[in-house]
Parts: sequence; structure tokens; C-alpha cells
Amino acid sequence: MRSDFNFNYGHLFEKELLNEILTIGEYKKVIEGAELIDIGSNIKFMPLVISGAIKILREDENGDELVLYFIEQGDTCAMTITCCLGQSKSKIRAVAERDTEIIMIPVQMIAEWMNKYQSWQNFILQSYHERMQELLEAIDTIAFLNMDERLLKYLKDKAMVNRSEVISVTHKEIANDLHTSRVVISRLLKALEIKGEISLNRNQITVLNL
Amino acid sequence: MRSDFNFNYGHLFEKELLNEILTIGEYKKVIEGAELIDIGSNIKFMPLVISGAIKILREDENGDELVLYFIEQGDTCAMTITCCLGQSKSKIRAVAERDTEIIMIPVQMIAEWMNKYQSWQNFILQSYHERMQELLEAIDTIAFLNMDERLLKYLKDKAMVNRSEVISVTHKEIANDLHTSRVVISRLLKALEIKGEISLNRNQITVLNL
DNA sequence: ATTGAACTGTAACTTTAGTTACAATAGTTA
DNA sequence: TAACTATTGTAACTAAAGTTACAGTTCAAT
Repeated sequence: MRSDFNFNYGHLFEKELLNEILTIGEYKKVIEGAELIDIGSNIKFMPLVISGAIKILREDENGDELVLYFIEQGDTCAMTITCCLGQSKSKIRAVAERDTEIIMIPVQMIAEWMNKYQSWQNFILQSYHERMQELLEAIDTIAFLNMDERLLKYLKDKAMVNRSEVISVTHKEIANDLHTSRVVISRLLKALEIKGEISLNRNQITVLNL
Repeated sequence: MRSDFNFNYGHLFEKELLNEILTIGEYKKVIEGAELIDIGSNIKFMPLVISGAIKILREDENGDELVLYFIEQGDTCAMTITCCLGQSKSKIRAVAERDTEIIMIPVQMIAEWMNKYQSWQNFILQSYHERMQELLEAIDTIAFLNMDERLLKYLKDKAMVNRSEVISVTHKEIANDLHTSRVVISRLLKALEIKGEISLNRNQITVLNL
């Protein structure tokens, strides 16, 4: 894990900071499908992803969900800071997209290291930038694309973060992620198959034109 | 203007920083409807709003638009930093919602003051938080609400930032802001009028239940 | 006063998405 | 093996939103 960590973050941070992270940060292994952070409760850690991928979802008061984006190794979830600073209304969920290794940084370290390490300050700001970009892209997707286009984009994104053109997922799960109904997804998937974009099997979709 | 500035930012920043801002920052008056920042080009300033309000829109490659949120005095647009760091695809537009006074901070100062003034660092981080929240709220709105609900929310938001329950706007303008067609807006406005939520006049809408 | 442009209202229709209902199939468990 | 559950396919219908077309109204400019 130490080598994976250095591979992803070694070039970003100075030695002393790397050591602090490894000393203070808590290493954690999360299995696929596990809820990484229950953001309704009070978050006390910010995760640094060292391997795997995490799916970030928006959830409204009625329990309706919507996938916002995926994060991968080398990323962190700047939203954990944002979203968990005492707001109630609607929230974010983070679910391990596949088996994932992370280092949990206590939130109080975020501010402390900002003043101590220039590289950390850059990293946090950079994270904000990237997350903001992701959110804007999510807005583009839901505002400007039809459901069939959103579906194909979702499948391609999912194939990317899972490093495989074969995706293990049910129509129901996709419907939840895109905040629509299973019947709609089945219909559009069939259309995509006919168009030659994907091939369908039980619990499995293959993306043909990645 | 100095007193307005102190009113909005005086409690946030220490004296030396306030002086730096007033010395280095460039005061600017923007009239209603003016494009504040043409974010396609290279942004070199971050605006601090000292009076008025600014409408922030997303614009995709086809020129389709969508209002994201409004910012008011005491706010800044953290997105100017994010969105203008050399990306092309789709972009942000900022339009003065009404006559507005701002102070333009050169972007290189942002990083410099981050290291020099703790209060500035807090302010920038806080701005990111708030903008992120606004983006999430925008996502909630377009993902989870129907057009009639979005319309009513838009009208109420607009009434708020303009400090008046009477809004001067045409159906066409609303349609552009919500990325739909004029006919749809006229139809839904009429329905809202019948429901007693608003009253309609040429170029003017009054929100009855603010 | 007349012209013309912008704005609004509304009907009729199409498209996209959401809903209900049910059948067929695959896989799992008693 | 039988029963059961999860998954998928599809038809038929409804609802929401987008489109086209056109008429009436307001307002400003000539």
C-alpha cells in the first residue's frame, strides 16, 4: 500500500508531509458496494484514494438518487469538507465502485497542513477545482443531454473507472444511478444494442465503442 | 463605495488586507444586463461584489444556456478561478442582474494573499464551499424538480436578489435562463397565475407568495 | 395615425420520459 | 425437482416537455 500511495501522491507532496500522512492518516480497505462515508452523520475524515474508484451520488430528501461522478486513485473528495459542514437538506453519498484503498485524513489536519505545507494547499485548491469541474460536467449532462445520451455516457464512464469494457450491473441499478425507472433503462439499452453501441447479457453489459 | 465595501467585508478581513484590497483592487461599476466577465477569454481578475447582484449561467458548445445561481454583495465568484484555468469545452457566463459594484482582484493576488493573510485563506475556502453548495442546489433543481417548480423557484430567487416582488422580465428571457422554450414558459406562467402564485403583466411578473 | 417589432396567448401536434401490467427466463434455495 | 426470486422484455397508456403555427396586443418609431 505504501508503494501505491507513493506512486499516486509521491510527486505531489514533500517528504515531511508524506510522512505525516502515513503516520496520522488511517489506512482503510473498502470492498465494492460498501458505503464509504455516511455523509448524513458528522464526517471527521477526508479520504485520499490510493486504489480503486468511488461513486459519488446526490440524494434528496425523498431518497431519490443521482450519480454525480466517479473519483479514482490520486483524487480526494473535496465535497466531504463542503457537504458535511452542518447542512441538512439534501446530501451526498459515496459508495465504493470497486474494491478500494483509501487513507483517511482527520479533518482538522486539512487546515493545519494548509498553513504548514504549500504543496498541501495547492492540492486542496486543485481538488476543489476538479470537483467543481465534475459538478459542472454533471450539470451539462442532466441539463443538455437526453436520457439515451446520458445512459451511454454513464456506461462509458463506468467502463473507464472499472478498467473493463464489460460492466456488471443490472438495469435496476442503472435506473437508480440515473434517477429514472427500470423500464426506461431497459428500453434505451435495447435501442443502444440495436444501434451496435453495446451488447446485453444478464447482469452484464459490454460497451463496444469505447 | 468605501463604506459599502467595509460594510460587506470589514468584519471578514484584517486592516492590512482591507487596505491592500482597496489599493490593488480595481473598483468597477457594471450596469444591469452587462456581461461581467467573458469567461471564454482569459480571466485575470476575481470580482468581489460590494452591491447589486450577478447572474451566473452555464453555456454549452451549442450556445444553450442555463442559469446556475445568483451571487450578491459579500460574495465572490470562485468559479472564475476554476472555470478559466484553461478549459475550453463549455463555459460560464456572468451577467449583472442589476446595477452592480465590484472590486476586481488580480488573480495572482489570490495565491499571494492566501499565504499572507489567514482571513483571506478562510474567505477563499468559504467561497469554494458556498459555490459548491450552489452548484449542488442547481443540480437538485434540474434533476429533481419539474419545470413548473423550477420556474416558481426561479421567480422567487429573482425577486429576492432584486429586492422586489415585481420582476421585470419577458417570457423569452425566462425561457433562455431555464433552457426551455418560450411557449412552455408562457403555458406554465399562466398555470401559476391561475393557482394564485403570481400575477402577469407585459414585461412584468409579480410574485404573490414570497 | 400608421407601421412594425416585440410580446403574449393558445391550439394542435410530436417527442421523450415515466407508469402499469404482465410474461418469460435465469439462477438460487428449500 | 419444485418453488421462489431477481432480472429482463415488451405492450399500452399517461404525463411532461418541446415544436409549429398563428392571432391578438402593446408599444415605440416614423
